[in-house]
Amino acid sequence: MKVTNSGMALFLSTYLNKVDKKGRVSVPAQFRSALASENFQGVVVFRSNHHAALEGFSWSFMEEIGQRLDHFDLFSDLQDDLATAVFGDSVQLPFDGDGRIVLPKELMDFAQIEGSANFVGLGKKFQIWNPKTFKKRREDARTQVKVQGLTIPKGGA
Amino acid sequence: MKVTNSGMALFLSTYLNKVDKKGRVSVPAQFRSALASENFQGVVVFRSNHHAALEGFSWSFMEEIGQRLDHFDLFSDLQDDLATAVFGDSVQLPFDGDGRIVLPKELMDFAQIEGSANFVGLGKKFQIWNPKTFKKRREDARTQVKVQGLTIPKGGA
DNA sequence: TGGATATTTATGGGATAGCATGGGTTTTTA
DNA sequence: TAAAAACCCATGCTATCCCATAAATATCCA
Repeated sequence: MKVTNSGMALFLSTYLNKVDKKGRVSVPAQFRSALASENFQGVVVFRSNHHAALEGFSWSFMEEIGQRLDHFDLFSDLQDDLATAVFGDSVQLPFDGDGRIVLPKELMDFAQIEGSANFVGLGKKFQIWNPKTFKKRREDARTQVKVQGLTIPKGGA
Repeated sequence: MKVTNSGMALFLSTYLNKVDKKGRVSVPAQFRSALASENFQGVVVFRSNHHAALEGFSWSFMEEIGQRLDHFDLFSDLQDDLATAVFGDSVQLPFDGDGRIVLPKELMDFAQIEGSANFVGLGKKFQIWNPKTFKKRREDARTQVKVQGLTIPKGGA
């Protein structure tokens, strides 16, 4: 049955794909179809500030972040730091004909990715992990949510 | 008679359906017709935090959760934990032409589902259980309600 | 009203198309 | 001109589609 999503891209689920010796990885088909309506057919990737992992965005969400940053003083240290960490460090990775991207070597080293990688949907963004590292990370997140009783705030309405 | 519902999906009753060796299960027709007005014809499923069972939602409810998460700082630990545990752990399961979904193996293992499964309507969401496990769960829930009902003090306030 | 006929569901199996993956070939660029 | 990047094709696997059957439900008409 046909799947057509309206609204902005929403990344869901966790996928495990192989990384070949050229550094190529298939972006999960579900992620790609979430990006179908984008102008730029590909993703934007940069280093996570919190984990040994990579952050992935759509181009248009990147633009949205830019607008959020505009709310800071243009020449403030904070704006500068954020912009440097996010924009200065990010790469634009187009899909090849088969829906793959090529991960730059520096980024693979940073995230300790070698033969395979986990694509983790986090709503508007996603992350790319070394599978072994992510296993721990996932357990942490689950216990955090469970133990701390974190809940999603009730909506208005 | 065919029943068409306006407004949000409401899931009621308990159904017992078979799971074939491909992992396919029919979603109860009543549940499907509650989802008739959805853009995405299918459900979103993830692991329950409290039971050995699966939680099911409509896609639009998932989008609602996404919007609530937007209220957090994009790179905060809280946002990260919640998104990892909620979005990273969920799967989008479209109906096939006959109203079935395919349960991923990991989720079946988690909920110990094998040859058949209970679909339990809980209002805005539903759950999928191993029938044997659910039998106990239902008895527990009933006695809880009964005991608590007996011990809740009269009046007050 | 009751019984016969049509629809909707649930379920199983086989056919098919899409996806992930690997290798090779051309094109770019350093 | 060598190395790397983009492009193209081949393959196996699995998810998706399509059809067949049976049971349950609804509909129709005498």
